[in-house]
Amino acid sequence: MKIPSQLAAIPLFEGLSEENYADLAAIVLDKVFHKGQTIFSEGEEGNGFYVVVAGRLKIFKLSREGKEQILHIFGAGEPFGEVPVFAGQRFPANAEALEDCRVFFFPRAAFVELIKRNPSLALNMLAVLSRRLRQFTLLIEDLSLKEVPGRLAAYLLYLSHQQAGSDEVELDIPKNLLASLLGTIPETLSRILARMIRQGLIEAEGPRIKIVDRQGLQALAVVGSYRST
Amino acid sequence: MKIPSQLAAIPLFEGLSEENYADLAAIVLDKVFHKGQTIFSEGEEGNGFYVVVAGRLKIFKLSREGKEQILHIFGAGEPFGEVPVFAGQRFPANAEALEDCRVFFFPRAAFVELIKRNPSLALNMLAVLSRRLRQFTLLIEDLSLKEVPGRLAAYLLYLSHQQAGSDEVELDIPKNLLASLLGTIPETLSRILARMIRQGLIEAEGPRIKIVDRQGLQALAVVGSYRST
DNA sequence: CGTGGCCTTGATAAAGTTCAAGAGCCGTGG
DNA sequence: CCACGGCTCTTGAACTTTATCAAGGCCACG
Repeated sequence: MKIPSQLAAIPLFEGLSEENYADLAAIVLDKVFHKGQTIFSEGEEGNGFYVVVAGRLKIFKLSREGKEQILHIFGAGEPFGEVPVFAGQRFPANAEALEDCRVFFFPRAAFVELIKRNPSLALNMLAVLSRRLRQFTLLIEDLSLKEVPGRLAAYLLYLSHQQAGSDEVELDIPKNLLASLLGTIPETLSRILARMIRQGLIEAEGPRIKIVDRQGLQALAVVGSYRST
Repeated sequence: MKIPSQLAAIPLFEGLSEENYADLAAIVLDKVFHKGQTIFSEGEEGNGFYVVVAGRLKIFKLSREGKEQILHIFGAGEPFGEVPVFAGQRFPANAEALEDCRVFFFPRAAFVELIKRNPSLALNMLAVLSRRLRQFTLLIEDLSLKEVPGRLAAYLLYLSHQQAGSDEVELDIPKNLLASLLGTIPETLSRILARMIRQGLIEAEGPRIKIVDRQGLQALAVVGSYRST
């Protein structure tokens, strides 16, 4: 597929002129990463940022003992790795492909030039970073102020919201990744799912989860918003 | 003091022209908050953002049961409350004056106009948000991947770094606030300080803490960086 | 002086992690 | 085509960390 038409599908580039797309197309690099491959690592110099074209990837931190905390899971259309472009030069976290991925890479200098000449691009990028700050405040709130059942309840309600409010939701990531996203470990997640089933809050078979007592989940989550933007 | 000269002292506005300062001065509102006063609350609509002129304040989240997690403590020159300007309209957290504060308030619409006409202002703001994202990744790492002694060790080393690398550091906030900043409670902080003293890592009297075994602290913190920008 | 905030310490309880074991599933290669 | 190895997921028991509840000390400020 032609690159300019793919660029137009990226929300970050909404509202740009034809000329701008041409400029972007001129600087973009098309890259492919296979499942499990590292895209970048914490501490590395970042000379540009990325946008996911296809596939999914995780942005995560690692502790010395090997425990992982996922910060984001990104899919098509979402930009990532922007922080070093505007501050500090180095990636604050790691990125790894969860599936085979295609990404666009935009080199820093050319992109900054484009921003300078293009207020609406600047505002779009400010909106992206602001949304991300908002998401992080929710994650911090989860980690510091809620217990694991509350985080899980919030996540399930969020999934339901995403999937048209249906009571039958399907986990789109394996449970060990979900554990890492919620700031816990697979054993704990497993136990808490079992408990929720015992308490009649949900039913589950494999990745399919049915919300039985929505009120009960909401009471655990305190509020239904889960990293909603 | 004249407003334009104060504007020039704000890093966010570095590199602007005289004319820009005049524009900013035309839209700015000068506000005062007394110690303990709420500046804004989570969920409120934000029609602009702020810059601290004098005094300090905290940005924080509250759990249903009243536990508090501090996200930032800001002092003179630091902008805050920008998220709603660029995304989502509503404040993601609360702000409260820790001391009597003077702040500048910049209404959203006028400020966005200014950004559109001013690429370097846009880039400065992008840098501010990017730095904040980086700080949040460190806070998330602390909360999720480190235990309280590790967070405290990192904080002490960070303080030492701030205070010219001296081995004698002085806490610039009361210990109950420090507990909330580290994602714990005063009792736990107190116990861990006592333990560190027993282990010969530090000495302490009141807010004055002497780093005795820097290596030992570094081993706990894994790395000396604490929310370093 | 006395009251309230801040800080510390102890006893207890809760939540989560670690370690260990085992079940189920799938793809690869013999 | 089947067996093996690897991976995910679950469950149990012991242990660690942290929070909670309660009490007491200290200091500053009214």
